[in-house]
Amino acid sequence: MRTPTELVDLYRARGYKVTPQRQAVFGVLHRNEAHPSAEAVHAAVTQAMPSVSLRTVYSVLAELAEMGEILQLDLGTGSGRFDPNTDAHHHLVCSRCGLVRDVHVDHPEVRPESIDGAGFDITETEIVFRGVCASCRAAN
Amino acid sequence: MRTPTELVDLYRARGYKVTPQRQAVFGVLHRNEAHPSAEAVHAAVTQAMPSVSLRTVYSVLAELAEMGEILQLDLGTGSGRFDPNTDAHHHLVCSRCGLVRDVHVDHPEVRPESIDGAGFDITETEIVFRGVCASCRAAN
DNA sequence: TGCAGTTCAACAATTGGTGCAGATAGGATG
DNA sequence: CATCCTATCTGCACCAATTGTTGAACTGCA
Repeated sequence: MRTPTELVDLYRARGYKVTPQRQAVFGVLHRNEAHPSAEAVHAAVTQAMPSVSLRTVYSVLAELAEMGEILQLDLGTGSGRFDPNTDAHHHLVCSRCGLVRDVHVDHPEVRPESIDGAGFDITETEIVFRGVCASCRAAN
Repeated sequence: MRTPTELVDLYRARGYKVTPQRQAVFGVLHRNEAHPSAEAVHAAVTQAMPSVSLRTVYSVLAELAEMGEILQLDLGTGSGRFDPNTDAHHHLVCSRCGLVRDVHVDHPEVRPESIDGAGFDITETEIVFRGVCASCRAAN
């Protein structure tokens, strides 16, 4: 994801209005490695601007995802997660608390064995490592 | 997943009753490679036994998953998918129609690059290939 | 045969997310 | 700087998938 400043320019260039709500979401996502859910983004946004509705947060996240500035992930944690890191990478997911961490993989060029993929046109490859994070293990 | 016959024995051994509803679900899942949702299983079950409730199908699927006979997958298709193939394998998902196919991978031993996994205790590795299936591509 | 485990039906509740209508406020224009 | 149009925001109703409940009707199986 670009910096909030760049996003402001991008929005103006697209004819989108630069509202304080949008900027607040930009700020929360900037350099955010927590892979927050919409609820989590909303919680963070309302710290500084209590009036922002969850509905608006969903809207801004959807527009950023559509613009390719963030990724929307479904990691089986029950809710969508948003990732401002759009570079090729994979994820480590704690099956207990839902913590998500970016990881890189040794052989990124994983491919289905038999390309008898029956005409499947593969556009993305997602690898999810599941396990229990250090703090959950310690907490047990 | 074991065969319906073996499941019958297993159920009895566990003290669970072997009801026609349970057997109907066994039958639908046996050698089923469609990765059906609960709704889909229910639709198939009610073909032969119209009175079976969706609630009961959810219950039987949950007990089979708990017993390790089937896997419950969350592939981002909006609903849980059930897979009677419990061997190590991965999935190909059509992002248009939700079709799921099992696939095997060349280098199954994918590992996070830096084991700085920060104490993460990895128990599973899932790879999901997303794309568009042949029929969806043809249908466009 | 009888009891305990199952199922059904008809809900209500939950969770994550979306649709909608009216109120609000960017920001281009004069 | 004031005005106005329309994009945006908000709050609320609603949806879809799934689970919980309750009570009555069944029905495996010991």
